[in-house]
Amino acid sequence: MPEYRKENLSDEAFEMLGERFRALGEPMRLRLIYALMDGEKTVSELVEETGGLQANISKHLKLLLDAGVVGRRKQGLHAYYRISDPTIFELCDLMCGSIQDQLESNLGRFSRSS
Amino acid sequence: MPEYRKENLSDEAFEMLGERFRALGEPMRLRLIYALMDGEKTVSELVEETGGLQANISKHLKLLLDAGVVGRRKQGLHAYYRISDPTIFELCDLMCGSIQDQLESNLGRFSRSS
DNA sequence: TTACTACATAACCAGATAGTATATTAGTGT
DNA sequence: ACACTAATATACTATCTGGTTATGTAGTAA
Repeated sequence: MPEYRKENLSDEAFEMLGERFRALGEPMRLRLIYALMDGEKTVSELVEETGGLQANISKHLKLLLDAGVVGRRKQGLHAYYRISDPTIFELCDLMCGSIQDQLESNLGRFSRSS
Repeated sequence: MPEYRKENLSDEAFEMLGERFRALGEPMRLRLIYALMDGEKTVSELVEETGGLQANISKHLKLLLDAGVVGRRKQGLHAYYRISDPTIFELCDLMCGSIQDQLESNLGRFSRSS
């Protein structure tokens, strides 16, 4: 007997969940999210902070934008990106914890502490 | 001023996090996880429940196994798979909630209720 | 042994995706 | 207006990945 209950999930729900998780399934995108934990930043700032190429960073940011993970505003020449879904922090922290528990190695954490 | 603190994360940590999230970034794999919420099941049972082809299911199960999401035991002709990392439930539930909040549409949930 | 069942692996193809090169857009100065 | 530069986005390409078919392997039973 299961110790939890399941509700039915639609095909669409599985697709959407998959898209969201897939958006987080890339080291460079995780770096971007990590960099954005300080708050809103421009593409150039993110390029510098992550060490990636500008075109690549822009592409990953677009994917994150489409997935609803980040938001964007434009002002003059700059595009400012920010994390639009705070759940991301909890997701990353949970996942870090899970990995740590399994490996007992010190990875550090994506975490809010305030 | 940020409202959270960051610790440094290594390249390896970003890679591992990415691999874990990527494992969840596929609708069929989410279906398998969902099916395994009832408890341990054989490949055949999972094939029937998800409606996928056996070879494809086996492939996804191997990926989930390698990613540390599920466990496996063999008995006679059957291979029994189970969720080995309970954090998965929380991750999926958080993600479902996040999607619901953003879309205000009814997706149902991956959730533990007991 | 032979036959059958359950599962895994290999080979292939089509579509997706990460990274790089190129283009576009917006501002500045003349 | 025009050229020039800075900031960002899009197009191209090689690789990766999911799905499928075919084949292999191991346990079971006659």
